[in-house]
Amino acid sequence: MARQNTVFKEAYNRYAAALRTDTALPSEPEIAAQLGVSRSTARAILTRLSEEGIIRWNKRQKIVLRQPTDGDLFPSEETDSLHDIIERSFMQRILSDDAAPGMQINELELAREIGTGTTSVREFLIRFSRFGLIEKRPNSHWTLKGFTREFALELADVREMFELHSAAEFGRLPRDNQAWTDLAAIRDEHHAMLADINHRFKDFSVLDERFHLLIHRASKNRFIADFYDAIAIIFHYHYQWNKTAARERNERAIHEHLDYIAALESGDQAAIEKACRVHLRSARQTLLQSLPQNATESA
Amino acid sequence: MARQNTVFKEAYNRYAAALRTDTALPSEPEIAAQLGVSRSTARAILTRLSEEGIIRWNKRQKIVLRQPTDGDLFPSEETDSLHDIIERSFMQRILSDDAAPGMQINELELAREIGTGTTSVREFLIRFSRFGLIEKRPNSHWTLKGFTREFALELADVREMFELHSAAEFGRLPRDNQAWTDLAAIRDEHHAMLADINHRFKDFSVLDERFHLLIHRASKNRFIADFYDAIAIIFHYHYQWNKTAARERNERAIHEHLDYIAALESGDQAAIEKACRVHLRSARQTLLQSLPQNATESA
DNA sequence: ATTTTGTTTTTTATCTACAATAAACATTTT
DNA sequence: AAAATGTTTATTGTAGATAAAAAACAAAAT
Repeated sequence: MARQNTVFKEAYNRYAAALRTDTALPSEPEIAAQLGVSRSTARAILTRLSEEGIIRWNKRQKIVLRQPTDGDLFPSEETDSLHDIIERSFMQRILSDDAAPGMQINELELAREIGTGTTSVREFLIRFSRFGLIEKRPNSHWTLKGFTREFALELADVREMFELHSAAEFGRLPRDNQAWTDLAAIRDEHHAMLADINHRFKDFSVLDERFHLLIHRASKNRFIADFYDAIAIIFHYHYQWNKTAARERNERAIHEHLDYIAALESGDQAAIEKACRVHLRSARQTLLQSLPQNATESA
Repeated sequence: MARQNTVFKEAYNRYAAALRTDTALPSEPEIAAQLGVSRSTARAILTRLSEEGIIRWNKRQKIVLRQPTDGDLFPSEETDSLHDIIERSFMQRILSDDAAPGMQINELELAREIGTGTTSVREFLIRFSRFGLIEKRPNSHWTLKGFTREFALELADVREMFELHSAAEFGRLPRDNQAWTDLAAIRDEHHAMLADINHRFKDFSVLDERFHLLIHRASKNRFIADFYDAIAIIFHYHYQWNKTAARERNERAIHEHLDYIAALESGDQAAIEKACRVHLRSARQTLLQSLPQNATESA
């Protein structure tokens, strides 16, 4: 097999799920744009919908004959991109307890266990290496550096430098910038979450990511943006496996965010820096406390 | 061809060039360690040296029979690693004047022109993407973002944050740390270069890189170190093609470095920050002035 | 007993091939 | 003429194969 048609299957599911009986569908280029795929893929979707009797398709005429059922959709295992599969599998592996820092990583073995070719694993590892969790010795193996205390501290240091910079930039944005509207919306979501914290504290990490991403966008700096992407991915997996005291931790973070947002809205640079530092200090603590007990650096 | 034996050839050249007639060679593991290759490769080198009549090899006995001549060595084209070949070729291409921002990058075309397979080009591009000069649209082509004014400014911002942090850390190093000895040596090299500036100003960039690398190492932060690696590579190629006013520029930089070094040695954090800022400001200016005239951002 | 050499096995680096997807070109419809 | 559809071509994503290089294992020498 040269390549899985996951783009097609995923887009097919997405499009089929949104169909309503007796409606007419737009032109091919428009469908392609809606789904974010090429027209070739859009046509493949229409072809299959037609074959399955879900639509009647004749040139410009595309009528939905019936609502697709769950059985019409592709199973979810077939719609994940290979990259995502490898990422999930790999993150699970290196954040599990038996992944000791200093461990060797074998490309072929990884590929076999995930059920994929070596090329994809190799490319994944190269991309992943920028997160600083693995390292390669040329012509030899990758080494797991691990989610250690040192890693957390280095990450936190850079994060603090970047976020202080971004927050200051945010404070300088003209008042008519879209970011202020977005910030107000995020502020309201914080209040809403706080009002129902016992049920909704698990949703905080998504909101947290959106909030910090908004701040970092203000810096208009690709290096800062890339770094935050990396952080978001690492945290996404890390906090899936470390849910200690999530409610208390998240509630406190929400309050800090609200103070931070208020400072941003005030436009007072000193207040912004202060609120930002307060939040970053406690975020650093949270990160350090979430580390596994055996997270000591290898020699 | 699955793989070129450039590791072997390069190490062979390195080892052969250092041989002296009538000396005895050490054990295989020792040779391997000296050259930084595996024992398998070291043995391949000994085998070839023996076949060429350069040494007599019998188990532990390895006697140099004659000094190898230039003709015994592999030509330099055969000793460059594929990665280096691709890097050079690619950098030359994107820093040349006809590389317009927004341009598409075609993997197959690049591979053909360089005379290599697509996999290696792909992996290079993935690795290179962390420098922020290119960007990929999934399932589609890479785009050249280009060495633009925006790029230079974003790079300079991050560089300043990191260097201020590293310089402060450097100032806090205990006085018996090896870094202080290294710094003194670099200081002396600056004086030596200054004394003969008219002939040696071209060597400055190497010294510059070593100086900043030393500073950044003090931060003991992998993200800062990685970022500086990226900067060093970019500057290495960039300043090869932009030699405007190199003598004046470098002479001024040397003086700034000396002030900066004196501040570090004083241990006075305020003085360190001041000298660091002065140098960073002028480094930023140098970078901006070195940009090609047409370096305007694409929409 | 440790180091060195001899031999075999494992793993990486790289090429080639091919399906999926995107993109380009040609024709038709409004 | 502009937009949509029909058709062809180009490019990417991934698997599989193989030589180079590293690593492991075995035997011999100090």
